[in-house]
Amino acid sequence: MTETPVRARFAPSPTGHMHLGSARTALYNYLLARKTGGQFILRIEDTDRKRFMPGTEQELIDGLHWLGLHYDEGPDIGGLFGPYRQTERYEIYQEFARKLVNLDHAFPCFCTTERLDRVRAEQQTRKENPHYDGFCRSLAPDEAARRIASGEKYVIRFRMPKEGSTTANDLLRGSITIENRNLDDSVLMKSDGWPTYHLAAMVDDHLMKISHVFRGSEWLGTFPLHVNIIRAFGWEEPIWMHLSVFLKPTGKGKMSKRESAEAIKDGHSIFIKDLEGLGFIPEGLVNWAALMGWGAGETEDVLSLDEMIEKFDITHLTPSPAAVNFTKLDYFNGEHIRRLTHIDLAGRIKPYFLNAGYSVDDETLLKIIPIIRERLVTLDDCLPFAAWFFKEKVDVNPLELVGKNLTAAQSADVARKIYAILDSLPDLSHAVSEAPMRHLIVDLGLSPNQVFGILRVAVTGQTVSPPLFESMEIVGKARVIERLQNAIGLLDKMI
RNA sequence: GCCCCCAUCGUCUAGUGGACUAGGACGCAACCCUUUCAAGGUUAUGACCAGGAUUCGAAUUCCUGUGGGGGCACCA
Repeated sequence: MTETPVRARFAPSPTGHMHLGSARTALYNYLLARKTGGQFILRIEDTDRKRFMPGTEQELIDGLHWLGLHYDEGPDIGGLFGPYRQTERYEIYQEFARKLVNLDHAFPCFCTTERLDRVRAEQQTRKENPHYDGFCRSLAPDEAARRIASGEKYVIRFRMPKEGSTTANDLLRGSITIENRNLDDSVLMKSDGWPTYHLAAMVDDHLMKISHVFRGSEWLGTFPLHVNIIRAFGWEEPIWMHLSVFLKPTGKGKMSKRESAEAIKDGHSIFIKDLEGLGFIPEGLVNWAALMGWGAGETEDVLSLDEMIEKFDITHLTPSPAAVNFTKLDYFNGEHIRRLTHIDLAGRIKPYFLNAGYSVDDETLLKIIPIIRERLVTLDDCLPFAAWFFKEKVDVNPLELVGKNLTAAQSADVARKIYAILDSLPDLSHAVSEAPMRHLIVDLGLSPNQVFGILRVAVTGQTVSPPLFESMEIVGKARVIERLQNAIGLLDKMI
């Protein structure tokens, strides 16, 4: 590792639930910081009081920790460059806004929203691009000062150069050049005194010594503005990387709330919190998200966070939009579930049994793990496969008790023979029970499917279950015998 | 309408002018294994958006078109 340590930041605004896109941006920031031995910083961009949603900052923090993306500096843990919540940095933005005005790179604007709306509407009818018309751009400084002193409401706008062009450089996309006449005198400070993103983020990135910025491609349009602001201050620019948005699974159109509602019907979502509840584990989720937009090479696709840190390379990031593929999330989740230790997996699935109302003894839980782990795609799959282990009595559908291509009478006969054999055994460990049962199959001239099918339904109450012999060993002879008796009774009633 | 970005199998991607008969992963299909369901193994199907240009040679560079995406707020 020869790179210089990177300071990277994840700077969400607490206005909604944390989603896939934010998670990936956070992840790349984290990966880069860890890879270079630098710092990963969480900054809360909460200057928009109107869109603020209580609780979402905590959700963001919880989500980051759940994903395993622990930060070095942040609002709840502090750091050398705090505070890390923009609403706690009010004076800082005031100072830098003033500075830009003094440098004549910004100016106070007294236009009302009514006037601005009217100007925009007129421009629209004239088929012009909507933009600020420069009404207050050349106001004399002393007149501006007088109006401010008299209490008039105003905003501070950036004085965008009228001539020439601006070239900004993005690591993934190369240089992007825009004619300055297409750029606007954007508002840097709102009339309520709070800064807009344009000012706040640039100031904070500078003050917090951010060296690399990952952000969504929605910022590409204002990218030249930001570069101009930084240059107006005379600061050094960070390295910019604009990540693309996620598209619908079909690849047509971007992932939206509508699609997310569709996704949740088959057990998926783009919201991190939902995904956690749906039984996805952070290891799988992170692996999946990482590979949408990053080519990890031709080696192994299933990666742990540490392996990703090792392999991460910003020169292998892709600028093109990626369609989300939930089927692949399932795959990664299953793979990572199988990589968990038995103890770890047990701890993660236990809550699902508990929440479903079962009382769980840890000894049984641990025994179940080896026989269900390769069957789990999501953690909640443990229920259909193994909930019956914790039931006193299983519900049996008599129709399912009838063996394939057999009558109820034949099935009852088979069940009785199974019963006789199992009952005679000292215990039902896999080692002692399998051989006699195999013999029975041969003696009866039936298929394993037919015989084991009857036994499976009798013991588990379901047609799909973990392997039978292992399962019987876990539930024990007493219960198997009891359930077999019950099954024989049910079959007899059908004759 | 204007500005900007993007473009390789169905999807995520490898590819940085000759090693490309375009590689890998997911999915799909077949087979093997098998007591159900999985997992695992083997094999198969499958792509350089179109048209021009540069070059001895283009998936790779440049133009144009097309398609997709983002932006044009006192939101981030």
